[in-house]
Amino acid sequence: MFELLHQKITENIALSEEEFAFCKSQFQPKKLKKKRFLLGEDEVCKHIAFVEKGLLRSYIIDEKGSEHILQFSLEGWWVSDMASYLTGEPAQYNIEALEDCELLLISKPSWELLLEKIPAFERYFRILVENNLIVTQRRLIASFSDTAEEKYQKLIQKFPLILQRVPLHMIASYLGITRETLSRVRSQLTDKK
Amino acid sequence: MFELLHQKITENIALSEEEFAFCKSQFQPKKLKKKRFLLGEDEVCKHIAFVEKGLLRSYIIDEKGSEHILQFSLEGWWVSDMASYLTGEPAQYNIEALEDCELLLISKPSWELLLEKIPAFERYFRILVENNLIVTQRRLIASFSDTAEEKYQKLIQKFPLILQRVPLHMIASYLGITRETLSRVRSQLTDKK
DNA sequence: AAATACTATTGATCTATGTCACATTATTTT
DNA sequence: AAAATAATGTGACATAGATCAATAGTATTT
Repeated sequence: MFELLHQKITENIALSEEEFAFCKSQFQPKKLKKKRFLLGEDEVCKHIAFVEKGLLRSYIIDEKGSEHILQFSLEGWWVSDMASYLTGEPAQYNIEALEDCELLLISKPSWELLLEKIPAFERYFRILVENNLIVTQRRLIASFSDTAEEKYQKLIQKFPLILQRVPLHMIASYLGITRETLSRVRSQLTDKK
Repeated sequence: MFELLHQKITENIALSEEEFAFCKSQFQPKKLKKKRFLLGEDEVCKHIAFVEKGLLRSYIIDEKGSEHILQFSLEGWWVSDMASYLTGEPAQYNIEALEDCELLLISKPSWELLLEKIPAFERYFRILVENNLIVTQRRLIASFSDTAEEKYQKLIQKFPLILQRVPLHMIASYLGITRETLSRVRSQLTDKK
């Protein structure tokens, strides 16, 4: 059950067998049913989770009461509220399973231990965060310069499968547009063909 | 001339005197005149820069030809095109001095050496990137849910000094609105008072 | 000192997207 | 299987902010 984790880690850093064995020992598996929450806002985020199976969304509810999806997390990705995890402050994000999930959780103490014993993990996480930063910066620019249609087209080009797994109104929320606008964009696109 | 660098690093990680001496030896000072570029798009980003003095902007020109400012970098901040620096691909960002700047550059080989000799730098950079990620995520959410006025108000609340140092049309670009809209927002605000 | 290039404001108009309301169809839950 | 709930689509209308255009003040450069 740790194959995917192993694969993802060794894409970025080299690990001996013993090291990975130790690494494994620091994680606790957790199943999370659809619609259940890994984290609710105002809780403190105590774990980072690796997604073995399933799909989750991280979202925020703004002052006006609207929901904004920050991220979908698929198999092989990590999910947590970094800010809360690091600072110990209450989380800003809600993290909800959109499908039945199998996760591997690592607590903060385990994480610290892991970093101490296998310093290469520092590097691995730096790379993860860097990649996330680059993606988020691109989304920010896109939010300024792309039309609703462009945002949608780019998304389905990159993650065509997401359409089969996530309801449209959540895709709209992820793109920063309303579900009505997305619905119109989609019907225009099918007309064009 | 390395006081600010020392201060910023030791806010996050502990360094012995020898370690910092080594660290210093890996940086090369560079002065950059106003309006000169630290990096032009399509160049490969060969250095990370620490801003000792001055102010720079990182911006992108999108397919439609409009400019979007991703970041202002002030004294005590780091600036580079991470994606290009890490992958060796051509940069997406232009980085331009908005004031005469004094920078400390570190090349990739020096950087690798530094990480190797002082592993705590791995941690330091992870923290920097994490903070940047958190800020960028907040801006993304704000771009979805804040009005032009709210975006402006939040900015001047956080960085009141920026108004004295950056022309308004660049602030507009940073906020993802047009200069005309910013101008109207500002005149409404002064009317209110 | 004149010329050129930035910078900011303000008005008129346009448009993409949001909002509200209702209808329809899937999907869960009991 | 029925009832309840969630998801999607579509029309009518409203609006924040963009675009276009003109003006004027301020710095730089020559």
